[in-house]
This record gives sequence, structure tokens and C-alpha cells, in this order.
Amino acid sequence: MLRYVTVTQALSRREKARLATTDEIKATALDLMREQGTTDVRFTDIARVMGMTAPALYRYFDDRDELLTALIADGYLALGARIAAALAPLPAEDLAGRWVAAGSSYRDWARSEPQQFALVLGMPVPGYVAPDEGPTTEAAKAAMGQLASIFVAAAETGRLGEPLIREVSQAIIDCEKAKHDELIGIVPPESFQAMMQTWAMLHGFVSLEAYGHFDWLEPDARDELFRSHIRLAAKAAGLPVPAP
Amino acid sequence: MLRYVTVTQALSRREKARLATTDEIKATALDLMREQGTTDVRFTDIARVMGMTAPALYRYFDDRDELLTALIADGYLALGARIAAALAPLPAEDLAGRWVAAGSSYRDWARSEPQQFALVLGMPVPGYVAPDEGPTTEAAKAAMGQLASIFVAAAETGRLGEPLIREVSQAIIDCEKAKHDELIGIVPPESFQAMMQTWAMLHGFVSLEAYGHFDWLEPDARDELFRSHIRLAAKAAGLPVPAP
DNA sequence: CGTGTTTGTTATGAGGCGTAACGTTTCCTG
DNA sequence: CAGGAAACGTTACGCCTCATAACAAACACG
Repeated sequence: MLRYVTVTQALSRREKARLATTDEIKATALDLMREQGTTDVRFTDIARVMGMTAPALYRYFDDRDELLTALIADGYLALGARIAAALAPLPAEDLAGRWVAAGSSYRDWARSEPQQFALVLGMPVPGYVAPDEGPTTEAAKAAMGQLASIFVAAAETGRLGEPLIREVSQAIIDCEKAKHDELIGIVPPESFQAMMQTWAMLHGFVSLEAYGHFDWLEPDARDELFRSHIRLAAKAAGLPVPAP
Repeated sequence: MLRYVTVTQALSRREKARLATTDEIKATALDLMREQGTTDVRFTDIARVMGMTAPALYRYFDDRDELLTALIADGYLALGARIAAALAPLPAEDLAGRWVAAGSSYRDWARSEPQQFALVLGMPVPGYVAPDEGPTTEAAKAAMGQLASIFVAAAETGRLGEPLIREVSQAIIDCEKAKHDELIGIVPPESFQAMMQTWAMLHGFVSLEAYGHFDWLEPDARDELFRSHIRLAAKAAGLPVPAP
């Protein structure tokens, strides 16, 4: 069965139709997830909404896991695109603004698409195992790389200050060398460490909020807490601190 | 059907048997979740492992949601118990040690029981809606309250320093008054804010790690990163900072 | 136009959830 | 202690979903 189409040549009529149907299936799945507030999705329901029968969907996805894999990859792409869109209008030198924009995109995405967020960054779905390599991993790196790029830009323009915690273990230094050698000589190890802690900070807030653990806070207070949180993250990491 | 037993009087033979069976069901469910690495659980499987038939389980839990509710409540209790156990041997004045111990328990629990962690603090399970009041909420407060108690102890002994971020919005001040008036006059608003940010920091790291997003780091590096992370959290919040 | 591919259908089986109806064991009380 | 009630467990069943198989229609293309 022809499943993945090379993009080098123009798509035939059939291939375009196939892609359109594939997209519609994914979009319908997301709609249903939004509607029902779950990451669960029934082929039966997707098919019904699309005016098809369930077995037809197996022409496009071998099973539910393959659909989920596609949705997860799309999720990373969507997150990456949102961050990119938020960063685009900001000048490269506005580091504080870019940091706020990137963090806020992350948060806004999680709030507007909590199911997709859970799918991508939450507990792996029952039975689903992420492929070690592939489009998913690449999309993930692309999305997260944008956060890293702010640190890189800061370091390259000499505006990356000392992080609040300066002690770095050999294990983390080794990890930067082994896994992110592109940062060696640009982002010092203590800032590499701070970078991951910054992601953890951001993710922690967004995660708690998306899963309803901040529901007891008024929306205004949540917004203010986030603004403060993101300033804290910048300050802790040695990034230029956004204005309060 | 008799479901909840008053603890004031001794339990009859039957009540003890019922409780034992209920516990066995929950334990079996957790075992299966651990085994399969999911938060999914089939009554059929539980029953098979227990040497029963599935419909018998409905004598103990009305449906899957009720079992999940019980597991979530137990999860909070387990988390609370672990934190309490970690704090118990430490003297009240060792604030830095207590902070490290509490944070590490949180992390250890998530790592040793990732499914329970996902159940309790992750995405709400398909279809499941948490009851607004009840044992779940109380257990949650008890578990999280222990983190808060470290801040309270620090404040009461005059060892709670200024948090890194001092600006606090009126909305957050109002929220402390409305939802946590027991802290008013003890924990200043900017520290109340820092407290929640500290939770978010802790949760973010633990969450990313539990869901495999730090798998690319060597275990040693993860441990070191966590040590650094928890020091950062303490420093940012104005708590006494643990030694590196 | 005819042939092979693609896309859809209906039919079917396997398995889980939850209910109903029916024994069997356990407790409790007259 | 005997009878009755409650609790506990079973089998049988209906409904739903996943996934496959077999078949029919639409389409592309020589």
C-alpha cells in the first residue's frame, strides 16, 4: 500500500485526495478529542462524523497507534509553528521579549489544545510506544530547539548572564558533549543546565495548569502567576529579564 | 450495598474480608498497570489474576471510574505518606534538608510509580471527572500541604528570605486571602507566589522525567540535574539553600 | 476499452464493559 | 439452632469497539 509520498514530484490527483483524507481523519480525531475532552478516539466515531464506515479508515492508518503517532508528530509541528509564529515579529535582539513570547506560546498551545498537549508531552498513551527515530523525534527537536535558540542568541551576543546555580556536575558536561555538541563553546555547561531547568519550569507550570491543578486560582491570578513564573525562569537562567 | 464502613467500631469478619478484597483489587490493578506501563486497566484482567470473574468486581466498584477514583485517592495518600516518611527523621530546623527530602520523595514516587503519578497528576483519564469534594481533595491537600509546611516553618523561624521575584499582583494576594487564609500573616504574598512556582518547578522536572523526556540523559546526569534543580528552586524561593 | 490499483462497503470474529438472573456462603437474629 | 436476609460469586447476555476478510465500485492508465 502506498503510504508515504515523495514530495520531489508533483502529487497525482489520487495522492492529493489521499493526503486530504488523511488530514481530514486527523482533524476529525482532534475535533472529537476536543469535544469529549479526552485523548481517547474511536474509529467508529471518526468514520461516522466523516460519513464513512470504520473499516475504511484502515486504508489510511494500520491501527489506532499509527493514527496516534501521526497526531503526536503533528502536535510537535503545531507547537513548533506556534512558537515560530510568536517569535517571528520580534527582533532578534529582543531576548526578553522572545523568551516571553516563546514561553507564552507553549502555554497558550497547552491551554487551547490540552488533549494534543497531553498526547505529546504527557503520559504515553496506553500501548503506544514512540519510535526512537523518525519524524516525531525531529519535530520535537525543532520545537524545543527554538527555546534553545534564545539561549544561543543570548550567548553569542554576550548577553547570557550567569545562572543562579553555577555548580555543574561532570555528568551534565559530558551529556552536553555527547548529545548537543553543537552548543559546545557557545552555551557554557552551567547555562546548558539552566536551559533544561528553564524548560522544566515552563513545562511544570503549563502542565499543572493544563490538567486543572490551578483551577482553584482565578484566571487573572493564573495569568499573573505565569508572568511572574516566566520572569523567574529568565532571571534564574541568566537571560535578560522581562519587565514586570 | 454496604460500601463504606465506619471505623469507630471494630470491623466484622465480613467487613474485613470486604476491605481485603477491595485492597486486593486495587493492588492488582496497580500491578497490571505497572506490568503494562499504562493507566489502562481491564476488569477482565484484574479478575483473572485474582481468580475471579469480571462481574464479581462490580460488587466492589460500580464501574471503572469508581476504581480509578479510589486509585487516585490512594495515590495522593501514598505520595503524602512518602513525603511524610522522608521528612520524619529530619529535625524541624533542617529546612534545606527537609526541602530536598520532600522534593526527592516527590521525584522518587513518580519514578517508582509512574502510572500512579500519571493517574494523580497527569491528564484526567478519559471520561473521568474528579469529584469536587471528598477524600481525593483532602488527600491532595495533605500531600501538598507538607511542601507548604516547609515554607511555613521557614517563615515562622524568620529564615524565609526574599524570593528572587518580588513583584506580586493583586490577583495573587486576593487568592491567598480567599483560598489560603491560614497562611495570611505568616507567609507573605511574594513567598506564597514563590511557593507555587516552586511546586511548578518540581513538578515540571519530575513530570518530564517520569514521561521519558529526559531519557536521552544518562541516569547520573539526571540525578545531578535534579539536585541542581532543587537547589535552584530553594534559592529562587528564598528557602535555605541545600549544599551542592 | 480493458486491466490492475485504490477506495469504499458489508459481514464477521474477538474481546471488553456492564446488567440480569440465579446459586451459594455468611451472618444475624428470633 | 433454624430461618431469613444480605453479601458474594457465577453464568448468560446485549452492546460496543477494534480489526480482518471478502467483495463491489471508482479510478488511472496503457
